Amino acid sequence: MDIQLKRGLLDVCVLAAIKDKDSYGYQIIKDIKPYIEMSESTLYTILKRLELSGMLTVRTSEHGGRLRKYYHITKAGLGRIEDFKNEWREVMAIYQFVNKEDTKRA
Amino acid sequence: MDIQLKRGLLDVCVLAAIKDKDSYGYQIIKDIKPYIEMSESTLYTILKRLELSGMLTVRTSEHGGRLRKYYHITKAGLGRIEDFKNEWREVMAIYQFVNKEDTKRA
DNA sequence: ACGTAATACATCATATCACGAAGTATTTGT
DNA sequence: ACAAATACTTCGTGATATGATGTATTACGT
Repeated sequence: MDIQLKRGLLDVCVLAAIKDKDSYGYQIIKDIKPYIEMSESTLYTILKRLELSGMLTVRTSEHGGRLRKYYHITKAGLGRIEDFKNEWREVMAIYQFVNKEDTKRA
Repeated sequence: MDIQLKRGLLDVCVLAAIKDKDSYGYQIIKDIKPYIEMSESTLYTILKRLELSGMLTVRTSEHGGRLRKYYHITKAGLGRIEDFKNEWREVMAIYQFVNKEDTKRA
């Protein structure tokens, strides 16, 4: 997928991935993979950013000798998802504009 | 609208604005305005980029003593719009993923 | 026993890009 | 005469996705 198009979807995708259940980096990538491909460096950058902006909180926990950081969505994070949904109306209007049939040219 | 979300739409919006009829900067901004707000510096940057990547061609013409640069879409530019339409299926899948109902949390 | 893949997270440098600010110049409206 | 609209240009800045690289441990096949 076009990288510019991804930009507006990545943050909200990550939030959606932890919306119903706390999750951790590696799992998030796997859950999102069917919809959008994301490298590890991208995800951890995004998670850091979302933490700094208060969209989620982090809790470290050990699992089979390995460190895991579980991410939990906040009210602000849920709000961010709602904002996204509300903006979708505008996005669809733009899509209609781009998608409208040619009248003068082939 | 969220700036990141705009990123994937701006280029293709500009191409759509000149798809049926050659147009020029100031006019493009006005035509797109109902759908997406764009500053002049943004538009002219985009037009330059689209020209360099062969999505459109430029023709300078005088109009009432003022210089005008008319932009004409190329086959590659039309192809870019088609690519965008084809990617929309993936975008909608992502939207569904984000939009799915909560099961466990309020 | 050994090597490879998978799990798990982190950091850095780079390239792309939207945008505000500021500038140049003409025409139109009041 | 002055402001607003028309029309295009350049520059600096901040945001951000990503590949490359690194560190460690566990799981699995042979």
